Amino acid sequence: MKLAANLQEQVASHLRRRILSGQILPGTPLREQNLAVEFGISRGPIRDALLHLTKEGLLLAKPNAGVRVAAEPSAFKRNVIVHLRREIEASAVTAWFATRDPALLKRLDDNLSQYKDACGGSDLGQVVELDMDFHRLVVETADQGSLVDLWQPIMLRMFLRYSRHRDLMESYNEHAGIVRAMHAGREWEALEALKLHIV
Amino acid sequence: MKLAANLQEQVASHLRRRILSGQILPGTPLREQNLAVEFGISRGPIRDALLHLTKEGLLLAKPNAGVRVAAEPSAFKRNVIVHLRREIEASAVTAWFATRDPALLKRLDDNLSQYKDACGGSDLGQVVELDMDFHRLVVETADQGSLVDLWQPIMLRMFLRYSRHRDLMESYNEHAGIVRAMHAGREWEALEALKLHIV
DNA sequence: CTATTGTCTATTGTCAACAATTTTAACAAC
DNA sequence: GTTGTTAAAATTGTTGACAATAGACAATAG
Repeated sequence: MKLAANLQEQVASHLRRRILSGQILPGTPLREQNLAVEFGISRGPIRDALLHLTKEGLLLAKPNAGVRVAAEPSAFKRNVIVHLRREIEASAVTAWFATRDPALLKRLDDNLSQYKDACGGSDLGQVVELDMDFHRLVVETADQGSLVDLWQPIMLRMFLRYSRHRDLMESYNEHAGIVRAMHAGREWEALEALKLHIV
Repeated sequence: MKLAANLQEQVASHLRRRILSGQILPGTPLREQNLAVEFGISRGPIRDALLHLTKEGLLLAKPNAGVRVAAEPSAFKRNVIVHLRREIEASAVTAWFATRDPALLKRLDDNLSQYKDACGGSDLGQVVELDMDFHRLVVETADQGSLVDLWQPIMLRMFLRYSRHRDLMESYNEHAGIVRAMHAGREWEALEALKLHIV
């Protein structure tokens, strides 16, 4: 895990992980004062972090009434999200095949081995993080990473229901399949595997 | 224009409009203290507003070094954005055709007449706002408006280069064409007009 | 002359107190 | 019982002061 310089980022990262791993369930209200004493800091950075997470779609804010963890997206919304993620990540993969920079392959291989271990372990937060890292690595490669800020809130909304409906080893195998196709230079196969992986 | 209850929203709306209408150019730094005296309030709400706009993609933040107006998206990124907007708005239009709720048509007609006037006038901020409102109305209709928060940052990034390359009356005619197809109940035509309008 | 180090200033980051608002609960009226 | 009213409590919104940091520039060593 990376150390953020400012408290705001530290708080945001911490809460993000707890939400995505299902430790804080949708609908749960988050109170600024509670979090302030929990983290041992003042309400200022807490507010910033909550605003951050709200804009990322993980929290829902009501003026003068605080925030709560956002509900999972509806089936309709989730369907749109799936298409958006496919569009973004497919664009990134296509862009990579134009250069085939091996640096990405190395990073993906590293991620894969860590991911495999994590899927066997019990730390769901770790699994979620590595899963997101995998996709982020791909997206970061294209166009100097300009797609990341577009991609992140979409990804996060989808991961709100990560815990459920998920066979971890199956997910690992799909990641591995994508990387294998990239190693072999088979663009169509990589894109198809990616598309099938994002559901 | 709508009155927001809290200062944070007022500041965000005001800055958003000025950025989108080209009154503040990409790369311009925004200083918290300057804005605080300009708006006659303290730095707190200013910070919140800047964080808001940063997450919306209009500003770029560097830790301990403040924010500046984001650059226009690269050609690559813009191309992705176009596809994302098409995906979202087309989903909304398709959903509308399942119900054909006339309330939306009324609101679009209202918007159209205002938009026509604005395109003739000289207030570019007004034009931008009505253009965004048109598309927001469409998106809001689907799935209880759940797509709006997904759609907004994508839309805003695209509108960063609104001022340029834009024939206003042409844009109005395209809006009108979409609405006309919806009135007539011709789904395919509406979707096609929408797709051609988003470039 | 170049690179490094130190200092200064502008700016963001953090804090604790106060004001405004919303929620709650208790209670009265129907 | 249900509904409406009101006061209290909990919570967010706002503020001004202070601390930490980055960027610019000058001083110094090699």
